[in-house]
Amino acid sequence: MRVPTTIREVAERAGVSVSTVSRVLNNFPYVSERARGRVLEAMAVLEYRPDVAARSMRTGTSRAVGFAVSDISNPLFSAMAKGADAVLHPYGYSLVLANAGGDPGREAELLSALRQRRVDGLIVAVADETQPGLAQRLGAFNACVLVDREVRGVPVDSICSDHSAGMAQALEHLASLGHRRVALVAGSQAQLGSRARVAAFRSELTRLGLEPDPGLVRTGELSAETGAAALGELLRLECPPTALVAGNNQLTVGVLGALRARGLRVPGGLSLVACDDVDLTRLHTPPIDVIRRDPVELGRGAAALLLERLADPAAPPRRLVLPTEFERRSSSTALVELVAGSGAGG
Amino acid sequence: MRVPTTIREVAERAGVSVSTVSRVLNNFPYVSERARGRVLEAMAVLEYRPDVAARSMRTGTSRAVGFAVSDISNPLFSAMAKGADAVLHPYGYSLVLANAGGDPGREAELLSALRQRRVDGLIVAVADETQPGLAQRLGAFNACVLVDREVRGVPVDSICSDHSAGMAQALEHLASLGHRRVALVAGSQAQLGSRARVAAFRSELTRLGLEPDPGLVRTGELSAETGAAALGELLRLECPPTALVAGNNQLTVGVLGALRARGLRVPGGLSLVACDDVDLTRLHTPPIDVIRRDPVELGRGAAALLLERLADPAAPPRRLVLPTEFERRSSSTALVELVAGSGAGG
DNA sequence: GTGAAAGCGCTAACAC
DNA sequence: GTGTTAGCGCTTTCAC
Repeated sequence: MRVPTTIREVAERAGVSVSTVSRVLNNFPYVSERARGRVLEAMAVLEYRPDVAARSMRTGTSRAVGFAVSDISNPLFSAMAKGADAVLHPYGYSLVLANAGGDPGREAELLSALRQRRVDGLIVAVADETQPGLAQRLGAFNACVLVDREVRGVPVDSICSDHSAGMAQALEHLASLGHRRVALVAGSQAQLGSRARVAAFRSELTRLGLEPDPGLVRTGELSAETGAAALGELLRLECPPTALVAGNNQLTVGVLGALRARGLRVPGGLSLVACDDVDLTRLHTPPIDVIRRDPVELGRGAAALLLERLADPAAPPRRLVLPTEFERRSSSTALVELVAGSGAGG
Repeated sequence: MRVPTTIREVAERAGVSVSTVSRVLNNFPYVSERARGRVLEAMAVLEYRPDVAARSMRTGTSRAVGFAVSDISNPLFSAMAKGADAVLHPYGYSLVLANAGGDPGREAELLSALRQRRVDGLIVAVADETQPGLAQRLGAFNACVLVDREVRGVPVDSICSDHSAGMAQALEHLASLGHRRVALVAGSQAQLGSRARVAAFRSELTRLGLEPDPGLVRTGELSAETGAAALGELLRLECPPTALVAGNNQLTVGVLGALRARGLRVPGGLSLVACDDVDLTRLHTPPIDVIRRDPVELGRGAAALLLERLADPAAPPRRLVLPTEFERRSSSTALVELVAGSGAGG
């Protein structure tokens, strides 16, 4: 039990050479049924499992895939990990976690460590797409899939969400309720996901004939603190927004906390749309309107791209785009007409 | 870049033998400062990183730790992963994910795969403590730490929460509000965590002089469905409970969903205490009373135990117990006196 | 203080 | 069809 069985022991027990065992192991043709039978039996009896390290050293392959994100406890990333694992495990691949904590320096170190482990591939949501040397660092992997990120100068596969579709639906909804001053809190502009949301927000407002006010778009780290701070700033504005789109689940947490701290409620004090659906948004009172996507599917797709890349290293880079959609619930409401008030003043 | 540097190349560049390089690499004494300097320089220039597979084959150690749970997307487990990784990474260990999906068969297979990978240790929350052969399977690892689980017949380290402390405070609170019929929904009794909550619930009720009604304790899979179903059954009881303790975050999700579906609210329709604090419980309207613990700390502790075990394989098994505490919020309320109502009937 | 050489478990030529 | 053998990159005796 303690001592793992080796291929040599299997060979001896089966009365064949190690190469024959290896051939059976790797499903090579040209092995007699008789030999194959004896080998399989010996493997079963000895509960033989080939040593991954030895195999890895010989073949240069490890059947391991790096999974590098800023925070595995973020429900988006943990759901992705689950999806990726579900796809990769049947092929014998294991996920090796790399939690960078949003620090590009630490991320670089983690990627280096993953390479040292000779992982066969990498699924990664880089912290900062503009880090110098990043393209080279990613290119050093046999296979690499970016999730909701974009890095120039390196031909890697990627998967992302069509943020514009859901954002368009959300803003149409808010506009139809009479909202003219809509704000957005989003994450770092060094990440495609956040950038796409900001871009979609701006272009869609324009399309709707609503002049986007630069002061109503706040960006920062993807954290509850950023969300809370942004809400505070927005409410202190001379002409505050009547609706807000929170561009990430952590930002939503911060916004909701800050609203509560001010005794404000949704949608009375402010109409709110969150990005990414979680238990919190679904079970909130009232339930919060969301721009949804399937995070598990994002992980599955990333894994699928990775498998294809491993199967055909020479294929041109692919980009998968998964849908987002707006789901109306009860956190946005028709704007109370203020015209009466201003009329009284005139 | 493509081709990883080998120890041989470093040796050649430094003008020494591979053994000297290896000695420098492993911080052996008896290396001249001159040689050490030349080696370190060569390593820096070549960006040398020792090959993990080769090292693993030679030493039998992989600097990898298996992390096996039923669902990495469960916030408890993902927070644990984060904590464990934070402790292990500085020591050069990587976490290898194993997502068993709550299926003992799949779990057994995953553990076998981890062993094949020669992971140095295992952090695991087994799905079913009563699985035959489990003790042997766990014992096959050099180091193994159980989290909120207990397996007889194998001397492994473990870390768990003191569920009784938080439960006692919660029930005292409910009793002080006048609740006499308190229910519990908990998870599988084949897991220490759930079992401890049930046991604490029963003994504490008894201590408070409240006869525990067996019909008010429901157990099942740790899922939202279980929570929802249990709530339905409890409300259909001839004499339904006035308060409920939900023994896990998924169960809480199910309970809240089912309450909403029935048009019931907390604490009006039912007083509620949740186990494990998440965004949902904190930001719910009203905020939900919880029995809290620090899930990141649970992961950190597990990792610390693992490191100690790796450092001293012969040490006696240790058991760490982390605190839980009740935090009162607004989801439980004084029981409306029904005496008046029954009096009217008399 | 340093080098030569064996070998960890496996795969892949290459011979038969 | 099957066996023999040479390493993959590293650590670790054992000489010197």
